[in-house]
Amino acid sequence: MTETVAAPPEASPCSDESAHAVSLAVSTVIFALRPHPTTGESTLWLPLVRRIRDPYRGSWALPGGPLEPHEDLAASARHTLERTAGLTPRHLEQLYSFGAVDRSPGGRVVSIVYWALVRADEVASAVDGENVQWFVADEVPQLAFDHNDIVTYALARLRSKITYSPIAHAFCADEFTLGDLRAVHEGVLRRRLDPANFRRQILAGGSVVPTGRCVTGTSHRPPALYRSQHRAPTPEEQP
Amino acid sequence: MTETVAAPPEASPCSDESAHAVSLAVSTVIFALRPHPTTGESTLWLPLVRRIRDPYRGSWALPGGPLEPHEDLAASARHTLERTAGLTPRHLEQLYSFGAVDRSPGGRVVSIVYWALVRADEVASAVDGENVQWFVADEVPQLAFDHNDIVTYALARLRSKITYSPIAHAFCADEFTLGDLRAVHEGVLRRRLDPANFRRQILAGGSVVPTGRCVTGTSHRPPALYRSQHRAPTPEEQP
DNA sequence: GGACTTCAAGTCAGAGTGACCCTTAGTGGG
DNA sequence: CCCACTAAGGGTCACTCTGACTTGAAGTCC
Repeated sequence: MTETVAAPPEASPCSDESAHAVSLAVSTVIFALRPHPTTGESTLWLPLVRRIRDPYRGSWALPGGPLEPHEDLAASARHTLERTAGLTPRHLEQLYSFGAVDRSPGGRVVSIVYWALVRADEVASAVDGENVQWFVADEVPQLAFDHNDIVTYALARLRSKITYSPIAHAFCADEFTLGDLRAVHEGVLRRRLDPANFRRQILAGGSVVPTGRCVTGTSHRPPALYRSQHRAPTPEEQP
Repeated sequence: MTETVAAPPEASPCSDESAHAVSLAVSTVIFALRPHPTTGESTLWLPLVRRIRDPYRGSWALPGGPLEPHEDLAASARHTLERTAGLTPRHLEQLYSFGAVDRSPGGRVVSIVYWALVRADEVASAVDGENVQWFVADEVPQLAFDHNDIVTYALARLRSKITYSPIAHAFCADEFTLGDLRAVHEGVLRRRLDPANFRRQILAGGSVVPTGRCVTGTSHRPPALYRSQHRAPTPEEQP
């Protein structure tokens, strides 16, 4: 059962014994863009679930669950997303695995964490109830386990990756203007971007293709519509 | 035991049941620099262990073992390194977690994989025996499980990260010349680098500090010695 | 002493970026 | 109907970074 066994002495204990002690969970940090409740500016939100059992009963925590034997890691994250937000992710990526011995009082738990991007308008409001609630990503309360660290790490990864990878498209509709895309970047990075420079960079990157159509009735000059260019990501962009 | 439980119905099965089915292993891709057997140029090597049981009995595989309940993930990787190469890593970092359902015939195994950098001259030759053998990283044979994919991924990560992070220092002694450091980069990237440009970039990066001393008896102009500058890594450099 | 090697420092053209300006094309108000 | 306003779209300019290249410095070896 042990997958890889080094030659030396104690290298091959019966892994069935230890399997009892370490359990495996898959959690997911789900990001969506919505207006900030006070400033109104587009900001990152994420859903949290209230724990209904010890430890940390009553605390908010990242959605997730134990890994089922029949499902892949990403599939598990996808199922969590389905339960929590009622939709399928536009972007799903493994973040990191957290396995400190003392991270879960009462039992050894290793969490493989994914992060996902979803479109806010697709979120089924039905799931937003007593035990599932959306929070501004930078203003989450005290969470169970080491989940605050995980959220911080996921935020850093997202903000880093959006600068060199076209993941922002995941927040946009099929067709979008460069203004839409820039609003996504600004919401994620919490910083205004120069429209002209942003345009230049995006067009040079080749991740978008013009559809030839424009948006009409915009109270100003009609912006051109673009579509995401589905190209194979370069190895450097992986992470 | 389930760490995070979403509200809905089937979200909380007894995790003790599933704990039997999924076992957790930690494997490590260990890199060292040594001369290539034919070309003589400095190249990446890694140790593999021969499997002594099914599945894949007799095949070469990444060193690793089951996660012990009392040890952290990185500690487990460190122990593997100790067993396999007989030393402590200069650099150790989590690579990725692999958990496809069918990746291990005969039982569901999730592998959390780390990668490490060690100095070749520190490797105890004692461990290089019947069941542990070093291979040129780009010329590994057919491996057990999905370990070829893992090696490829680890190589890509190392080659990508060395360009923006001072991890190359891990391959160097406490004091080193810029020529030494450049040789490390060239060995990893399998490409000649312009000495002058390399010098300029490294010095601009601020990751090294001059010791004031020089190497003597070098058959040419004596190069200055530098020391690694231990600075806190920026968040961008983390993943 | 001259050939040879690497270290060290500088030059130069091209690409990319941030800051800024200006024109364009629409809406809406007086 | 004209003008203010807004955002799109296009361009300039200075600065930085990079790759390619040149030159001088400081040793050893023959």
